[in-house]
Amino acid sequence: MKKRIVFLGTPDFAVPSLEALVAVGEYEIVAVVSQPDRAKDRKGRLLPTPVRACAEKLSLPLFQFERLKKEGVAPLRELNPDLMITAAYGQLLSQEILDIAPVLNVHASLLPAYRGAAPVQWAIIQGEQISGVSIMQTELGLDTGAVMHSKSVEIGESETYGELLTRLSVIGAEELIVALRAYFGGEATFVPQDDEKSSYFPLLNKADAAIDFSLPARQIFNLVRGTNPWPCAYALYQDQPFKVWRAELCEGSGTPAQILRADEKSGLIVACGEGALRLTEVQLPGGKRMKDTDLLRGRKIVQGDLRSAR
RNA sequence: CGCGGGGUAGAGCAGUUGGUAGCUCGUCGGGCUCAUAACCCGGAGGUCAUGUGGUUCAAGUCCCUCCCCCGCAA
Repeated sequence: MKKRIVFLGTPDFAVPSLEALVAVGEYEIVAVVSQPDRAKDRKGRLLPTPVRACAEKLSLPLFQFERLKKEGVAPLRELNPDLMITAAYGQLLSQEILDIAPVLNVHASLLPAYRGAAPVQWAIIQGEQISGVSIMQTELGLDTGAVMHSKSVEIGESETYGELLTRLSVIGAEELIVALRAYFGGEATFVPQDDEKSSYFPLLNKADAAIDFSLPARQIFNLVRGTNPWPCAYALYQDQPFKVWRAELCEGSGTPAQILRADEKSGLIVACGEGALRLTEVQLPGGKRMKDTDLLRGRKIVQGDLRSAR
């Protein structure tokens, strides 16, 4: 008899886990729960959540509760699952939900570090060199449950949030399967988190991505990586948002935001509080992302054009 | 019908109050040089996104149509 599993997830990060659960063929996915569609395209039309799209592709029963705590209790209980799995679902569970069946969570950090909704972004912004995924117990507290399995992953020198997240989503799926076999095999051991060593980071917002050139180049470099592809670090160019998709550390010094070089050979190099940064891939409002050297072919950038966004 | 910017040579941009297009880079040829992402000379390359559209003596430049891209907001 296959174990009955309810899967709760919403964004791209959760998709590989759902696909893996189906692919191994050892479990019966009795329901997929996703947040209601909220993302809109430029014309305001709703777009399906990635998990919803995946569930439909795999012909799995789908629920999109506005409030899981209220509407979800009865339907899920009725399914009589053996286990529920959350992966970046986006809503907190209530005790009523937790009582339906044991719940495991896939989290993109090495808990207890980086609890919260944006662990990957913040790990990069903070300059971490190691990240990972944790398979743990979902409980009322946010990412506080006992950990049963984890895997550490090295963060690449210039790896971006998007790139790392994609990697971790796949690794998370692999580790989830490993963890489930142990769990159903009765070999799982849950280790409580050491709250003393825990750290929590909130959801990233637009303001967090504002570049402050008075900070060390290294920090700005990490900010650029950690906010790519969203919300994308930005400075101001002639008082308009100036997105910086990619940058690299380089030699040089000067007063913050001073333009050290701006030619087609060297690229666009800006002085930071400490060291300098070359803004290798940028974007102006209304324009596409382009290399700094391409930008400089059509536009001149003089002292004062570029400023911190905060 | 959420607000707004843009679609002009391979790339990035200009094109003033409308008069059939320029700049930088790249590219091709030649020259100079021990040499060069250097420099000099010359050339190619655009039906100015779409419309057998409207206004006009005349439209890249004004109006309308339509497709696409992007910023903001969500």
